Amino acid sequence: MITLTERQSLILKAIVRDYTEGGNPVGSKSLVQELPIKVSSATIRNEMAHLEALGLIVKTHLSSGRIPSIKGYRYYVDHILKPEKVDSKDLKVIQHSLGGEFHKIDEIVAQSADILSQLTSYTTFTLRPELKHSRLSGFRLVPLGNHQVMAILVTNNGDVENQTFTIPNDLTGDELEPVVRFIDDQLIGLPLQDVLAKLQQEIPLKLSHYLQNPDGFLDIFGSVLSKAASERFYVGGKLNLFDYTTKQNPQEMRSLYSLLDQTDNLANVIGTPGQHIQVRIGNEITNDLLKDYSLITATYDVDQHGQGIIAVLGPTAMPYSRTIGLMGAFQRELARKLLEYYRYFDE
Amino acid sequence: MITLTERQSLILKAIVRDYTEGGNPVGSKSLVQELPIKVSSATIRNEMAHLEALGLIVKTHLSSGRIPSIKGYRYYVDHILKPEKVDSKDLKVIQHSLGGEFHKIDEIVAQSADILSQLTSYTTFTLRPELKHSRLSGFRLVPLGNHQVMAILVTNNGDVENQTFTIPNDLTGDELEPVVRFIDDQLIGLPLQDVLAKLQQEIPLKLSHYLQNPDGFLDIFGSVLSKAASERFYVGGKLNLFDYTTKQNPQEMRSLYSLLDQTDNLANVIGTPGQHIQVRIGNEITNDLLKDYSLITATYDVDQHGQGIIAVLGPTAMPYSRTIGLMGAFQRELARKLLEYYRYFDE
DNA sequence: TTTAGCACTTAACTTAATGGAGTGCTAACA
DNA sequence: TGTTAGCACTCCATTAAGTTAAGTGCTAAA
Repeated sequence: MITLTERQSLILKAIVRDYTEGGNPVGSKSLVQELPIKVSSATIRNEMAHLEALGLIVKTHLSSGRIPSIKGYRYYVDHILKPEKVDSKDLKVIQHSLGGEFHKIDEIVAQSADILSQLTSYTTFTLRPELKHSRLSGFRLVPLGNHQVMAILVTNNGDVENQTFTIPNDLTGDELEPVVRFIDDQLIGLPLQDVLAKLQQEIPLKLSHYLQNPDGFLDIFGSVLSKAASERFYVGGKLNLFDYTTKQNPQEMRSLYSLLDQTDNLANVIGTPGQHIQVRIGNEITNDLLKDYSLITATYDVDQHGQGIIAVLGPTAMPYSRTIGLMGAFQRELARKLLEYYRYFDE
Repeated sequence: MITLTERQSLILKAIVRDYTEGGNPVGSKSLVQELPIKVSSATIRNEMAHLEALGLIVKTHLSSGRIPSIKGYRYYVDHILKPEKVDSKDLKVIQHSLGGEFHKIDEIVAQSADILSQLTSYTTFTLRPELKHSRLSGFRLVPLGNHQVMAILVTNNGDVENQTFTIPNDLTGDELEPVVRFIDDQLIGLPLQDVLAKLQQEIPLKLSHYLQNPDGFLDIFGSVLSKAASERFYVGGKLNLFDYTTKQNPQEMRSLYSLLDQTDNLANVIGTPGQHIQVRIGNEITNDLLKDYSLITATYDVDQHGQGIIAVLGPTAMPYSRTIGLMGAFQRELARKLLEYYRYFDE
C-alpha cells in the first residue's frame, strides 16, 4: 500500500493534470511555477525520483520529463481525484436532450450515448436497464395481406418488438389465431427469460395440440422474442475515436473500429451492471485492442426496474475528474427520465 | 479527341496495370520486359514522353517513373478496358448470398452492399428500386394497450413500415377507427408520392370531418409514410476504407467516414438512376472529400418496378476491369432476385 | 532537508553525403 | 524516318554527423 506525503501527492496531481492537458512529458522546472508550494526544481526532482521509484511516473527516455504510469493514474483516480461539479451549461444540455418525448426506452438510451459522447468528445456506450425485469404483456399476429404477417410482442415496460414474416403456404392466418390465444393464456405476465426457457422445453409439446406443425410458428415467436430479450449496447461518438486515438496504423484503427461495431460483443469488454463507478486504465481492460485507452463504467439504478450501464472510452490521458463528473450527472438524469417513462406504463 | 497508336495504347494499358497492382511509378525498363512487343527502353521513353505531352501520364518528380493521370485513367476506362469475366467462384458467392429467403427488399439490397464490398475490398452503396413505383396497399393501427398504438403501412411491393406511438390522452383507439377507414377508402392504391402530396393539401381538410383534432393522427400517419417513402443508400464495407485510404491524417479520415454515415445525403454524391455504368475518377466526383478516389455507379433495372443503384468507392488506382465485371454480375443477379421477390406479391 | 551548480543524456531537427532508379537528349544506325 | 545505345543529369531515399534544447542525477554547500 502506497502512501504519499502531501507534497508528493501535489506533484503527482500536477503531473497528471499537465500531461492530460498538454500531452507532453512534464519537467521539474515547469512544475516549480505551478505548484502552490515554494520549492526549488531540485527538490521537485528529488520527489519525482521517489515517485518514479514507486512506479507512479515514468520517463519516456533517460533524460525526459515524466508522464504518469498506469499505476500513477490508478493512484490518482483512487486517492486524489475529486469528481468535477458539472457545469450548469452542460447540465442544461443533458436535461434538454432528455427532456423531449420518447416512444421507446431504446431511444432514450441511444440518445444518452450520443449526448455523453458529445460532451466528453470520447466514445460512449449505454445499456438499458436489464431485461430480466421485463415481463411479456402481449403478443399479436397481424395479417398484412399478401402472405405477410407481422408479429408484435409487448412487454410491461412498454417495449415493443416486431418482425414481419412471409408465411409459408401451409400456414394461414386463421390457423394461427388459437395459437395466439394459447400464448396469451399461458405466457402473459411471465418474465421474458422464463418464456425463453419454456420455449426450449414445454411449449413445443403443448403447442402440438393446437397446431399440426408448430415449427413455423415457433420460429416466428422465437425470433421476435429473442429480439426483445437481447441486450445490446448503444455506441455514441464512434467518430471521436479518430480524434483521440493513439494508433497511427490504419490497420489497427480498423480492428478497433470493428470492435465497436460488434455491439453484441461489447458485454465481454464492458461487463455487467455492478459497481457504482469503475475506472479501468490501460491494460486493466481485458481486451488487447484497448490497452492504450481508459474505460470508465457506471451503473445507474432505476429502482425496481433494474440497473443499466453507461460507459466512456477515451485516452488514458483524459480529464478523469470532468469525465466522472459528467457521468455522475448522467447517472442521475437518465435514471430519472427512465423512471418517468416507466411510470407511464405502470398506471 | 485523343487517338493513340496501338503501341501507345499498349504502353498506357501496361502502366495502368502495373501501377494499380504494385502502387509504384512505372519506368521504361520494367515495361520493356512486360510488353508483348520488342522495343528498347529508349523507344518506350519516347512514347512515354508523347503520352505525357497528351496529359495521360505524369511524373511524381522530374526523374521518376510515370503514373496515370486522371485523364489517363479516363482514356483507359473509355477506350482500353474490357470488363473482366466474373470468376465462377465469385459468381457462386453472389448467387449463394442472394439465394436465401428474405422478408424485406431492404434486406436484399443491404446484403448486396455487403457482399459486393467483400468481393471488391472496397466500400459499396446500394439503393433499392425507386419508390415512385410503390403504391399504398394497406394501413393499420394496432392498439397495444397502455397508451400505445402501432401504425403499420404496407405497399404493393410488400414493403412494411411501422412505428409505435404513445397516444395523447385525448385520442383513443376507438376514435381512430373511422380514420383508418377513411384512409382505406381514399388513399389505397395511390403511389406513395401522391399520398405524400395529398397529405400536405386536401387530407387535413377532409379529415377534419371525421376527427375533431386531426393533428395528432396526421403526425402519426405522416411519420410512417415518410419513413416508407424515404430513399436511402445502404453502405457496405465502410471498414475497408481503412485499407485503401490515401489519407494519413486522422482528421481527414474522420470527415470521410462521417460522409459515409450520412446515408440520407449520399444521393448528392452518387446521383440517381441513369446510365448503365458510370465511372467517375478523382475530381470528376462532385465532392472534395472524394477527390482522391474513384466512384463507379451502375443502374440496375427491375422491369416495371423501376431502377436502383449499386456503386463502388475505391482508390483511383483500382483494378477497374475486375470491379466493373463484378458490378455487371451484380446488376443481373440483384435484378433477378428482386423480380422473383416482387413476383411473390403480384400474385 | 533544501538548494545551486554542473556534467551528462536524449529527442528532434538540420545539414551533408551517397547510391539507385529513371529521365531527356544526342548521335549513330537500319 | 523510326529505333537504339550511351551518357549526363535529376530527384528521392537513406545514412551519417552535428547542433540545440529540455531535462535529469549527483555533489557539495547552506
